[in-house]
Amino acid sequence: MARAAGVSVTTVSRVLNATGPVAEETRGRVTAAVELLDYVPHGGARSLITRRTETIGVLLPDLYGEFFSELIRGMDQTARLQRFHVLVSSAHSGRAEVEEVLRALRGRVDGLIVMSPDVDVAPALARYGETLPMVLLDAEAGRLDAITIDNYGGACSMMRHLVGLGHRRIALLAGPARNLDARERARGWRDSLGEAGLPAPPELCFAGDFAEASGHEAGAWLAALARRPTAVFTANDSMAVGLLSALREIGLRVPEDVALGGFDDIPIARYLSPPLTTVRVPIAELGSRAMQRVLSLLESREPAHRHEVVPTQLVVRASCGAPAARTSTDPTIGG
Amino acid sequence: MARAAGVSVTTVSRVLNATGPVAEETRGRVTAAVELLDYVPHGGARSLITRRTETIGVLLPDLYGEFFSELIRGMDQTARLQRFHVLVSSAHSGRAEVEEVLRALRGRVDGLIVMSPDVDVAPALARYGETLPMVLLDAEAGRLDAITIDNYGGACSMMRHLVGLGHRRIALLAGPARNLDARERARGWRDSLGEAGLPAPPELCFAGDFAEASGHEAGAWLAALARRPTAVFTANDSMAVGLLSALREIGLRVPEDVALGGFDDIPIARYLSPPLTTVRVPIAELGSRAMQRVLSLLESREPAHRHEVVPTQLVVRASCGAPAARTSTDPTIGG
DNA sequence: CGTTTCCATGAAAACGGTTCCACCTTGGAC
DNA sequence: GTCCAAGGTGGAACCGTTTTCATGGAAACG
Repeated sequence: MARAAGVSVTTVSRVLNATGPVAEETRGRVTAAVELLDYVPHGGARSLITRRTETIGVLLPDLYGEFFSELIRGMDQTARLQRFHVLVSSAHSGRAEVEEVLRALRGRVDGLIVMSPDVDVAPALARYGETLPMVLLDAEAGRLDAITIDNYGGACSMMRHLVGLGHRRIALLAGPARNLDARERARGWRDSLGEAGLPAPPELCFAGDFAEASGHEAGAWLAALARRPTAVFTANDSMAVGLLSALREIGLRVPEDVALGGFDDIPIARYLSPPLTTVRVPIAELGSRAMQRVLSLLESREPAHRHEVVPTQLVVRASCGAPAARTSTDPTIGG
Repeated sequence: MARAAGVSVTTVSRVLNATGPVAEETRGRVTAAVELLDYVPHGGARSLITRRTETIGVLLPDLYGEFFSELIRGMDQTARLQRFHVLVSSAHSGRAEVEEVLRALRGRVDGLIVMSPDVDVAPALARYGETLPMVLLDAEAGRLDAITIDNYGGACSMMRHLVGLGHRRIALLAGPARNLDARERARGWRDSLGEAGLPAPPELCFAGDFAEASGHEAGAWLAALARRPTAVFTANDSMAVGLLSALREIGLRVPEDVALGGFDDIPIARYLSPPLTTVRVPIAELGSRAMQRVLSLLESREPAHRHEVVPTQLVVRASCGAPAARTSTDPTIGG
């Protein structure tokens, strides 16, 4: 740029990066020229020599709902603190597509956060982890670094809550079969029933897909059951929303006729009628931790392949008929 | 890389970019080497000479809710078709922060999409538009390119609907005062009342902030009004969710005691009880169009400073007491 | 006053691609 | 048998930074 600022490029670099000594007067001239010419250094040229792009790539499954906003927000916030940027890429159905995007991303990011709950994809990721710092989100990690929601634990605590309230026949509105989160939550349902000495027959399980519509469909299924369950554990809140609306149409009351427990604690959960008892997942924190993780991987190059589990928390509201909520907004969580 | 592939860098470049002629046999050798070495070209080096990063920066306000997932999804999808990447950056409260991020982004993106509904920020953007292709989203554009939701039109159609149903006293649950979307929707409310020969007194307007909680607060406000309105136009669906829950607690029925109209048509709107009459905003399309726009700006360098308006659509459900919905999922929209 | 140290600065190499240009080969036209 | 065109390939310049090394001058030290 401003070699027209009367100095060498070396000096400009020194001023801009605050490396090496520069005379006060020189610095003044440079910053003035920068301001005047509205100069911004060329990121590509810089990363060419530095071998860093200061960018983290984020691969997400088809993004919808409040979940991903939250997640990206958490990531972006912590990335920014270290002056890193976030390159997002979404909608990866199959393994082939994931690999394609991964290729395109390499060479322009310093690290990768990959969320790919589809159990088929996970194995394909292993080889990329060797060449590029990478953190998996909610995926079977193998030898890679990973951060996972405590799906199993959360499901168990919800089930304990339901069983504790006297429910003996608890249905599961499950998520996609190939989704790891869904599987773990289902496992929690099954194991908890077993522990309580209760059966977990397949006819008490409805295969949803995490979207509201499938929750709505589950309403008809529930109504048609020979022996109706007294409670339903819904593998995520979105489906609970759909189910709730279906139950109302059918004329079943919640929680009097059927108790309902969700998962995720999306913001609207507390505003449903009745307010939804659910399992809170600290989504933004999940994103933030993943980002921290990949950034620290960048520094240390330690291939720690550590699995971190983010805890969940049961949030009791009215939809299960537990001792009533004190306030409408949020009974159990103080802050 | 594979100068060890037995060819020159020139040839490798030609193979990878499909420029210039290459013998079939040579191409084979190169691709084999690429595969073997798992080679990916260095994006920085490429962009250094090409003057293109194949990346579009996206600046968003603090992101939460389903809206931004949808928006980013639309952007990412169309960007991918042209092999472009998306660099997101969120949470820009003030003008200073926006400028800071803008600086950091320049030099590493080919174009910019900026969503900044805060009316204070818009003027500061003008100077950046000259140096970098830029499209504004829901902002006062001045001489810049912009794509806007038809907030005013949507609000008017909702108001016409309410007036047509016989409502004469229609309150507004407004959004943030400095938010352009909120302003336009409020303007639609005011003008529509005027057209119908009805008053729009300030006491019929509650200042919310687009979040669920403020909708909930509005419930108490509504109940305390001396002469209660027969309908409420809520400036977005999230606040409608909060208000709906508050009304239920208070014991007011929707739509019998109060009719409710929202804005956005977020996915859960149809699953509320009653299903929410609202104004549909094609969010993903908004993102997609913005991306198309900035990409075409890249090609043509025509500073078209054109303002594009994305139309909205009234979706009639049960919350206003209009002639009943036929199905629970979506009465008026076919697809 | 000579020597050493340190500060301030610039010259030049390096980073890894793309692209212009030149070169060589081959096949067809005359 | 020449000449020319076109296909296939490599050499080298260039893009804009960072970084190492060298240099000149001033200050500190003996």
